This record gives sequence, structure tokens and C-alpha cells, in this order.
Amino acid sequence: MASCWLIKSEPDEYSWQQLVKDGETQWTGVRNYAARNNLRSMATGDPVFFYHSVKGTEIVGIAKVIKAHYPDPTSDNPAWVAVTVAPFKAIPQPVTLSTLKQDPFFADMDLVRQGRLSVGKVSAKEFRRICRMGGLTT
DNA sequence: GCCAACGTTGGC
DNA sequence: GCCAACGTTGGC
Repeated sequence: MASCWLIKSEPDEYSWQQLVKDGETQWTGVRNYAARNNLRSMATGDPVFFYHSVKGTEIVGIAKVIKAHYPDPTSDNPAWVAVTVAPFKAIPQPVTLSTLKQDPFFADMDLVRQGRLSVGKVSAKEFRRICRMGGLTT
């Protein structure tokens, strides 16, 4: 069973729309150990929520890991890793952070509990529920 | 190895 | 623009 994840990006830096346009992108530049450990745990094919931080503060799409972790090409330090992701599905009705915060079901989610973590884990239950809230049947 | 100071992220 | 949360750094 695949694990589910969430990655954050400021839309001014790199948006979901840009990912769709690019077709795929290398997720580089993570310089936090907890986030790095999550990157390392990702497997090819894992679904990844794409969250817009600062502007929007909502989950706008689902990406997929198409290449598992490798040394981050933007760093000389082999401790840092990157993955490659591709867009999978847009979320018809983006799910906002405030919506998630209002629902105790999501109280344990990395996104809610640890606001600054840029790469977080999502449980299968949380994943399905967010998909449904976003207007996806899967 | 503790902890104060400082820097950064990101919600509001 | 403010500030809370948290990570990192460096003095001791």
C-alpha cells in the first residue's frame, strides 16, 4: 500500500499550474531534516498533495512521485535529497487549511500540527477524506 | 550538553 | 506587517 504525502510551495515560487505546464519537476531545496526524512520515505507511485502556502493556503492538486529520492542536485551535501513529481489530478474544489483546522479528524495531520514542515505525511484515511471534500470520487 | 540568541517559515 | 513556532548556531 502506497504512502500518501503533502508538499508545500508558495504559488509565487512554484505553483500547481506551473507543475501542470512543466509535466514534471524535481522537488529540490528541502533543507530540513524532518522534511528530508519524508522525502526519503517516498516511493515511486506515491500520491502527493500539492499545497499552496502563503497565498491560497489550500490543497490544489495531487501529484505523483515518478522518481524516488536521489541526491539533491542543488546541494553539495549528499545528506539532502530530491524526488521527481508529476501532476496527477487537479482538485476541483481546493481544500483550505482553515477547513482542515475546523475538523478534529485532521488534528493529527502534519500540515495542521506542524505548520512549518514543508514535506508532510498524510494517512490513507486523511487522504481519502480530503479527496472527497475536494470533489474527487477516488 | 545546555540554553539564549537569532533566523526563517508561514498563518493571519 | 506582525508574530508564533520552530530550527539552528554558538558561547559557556
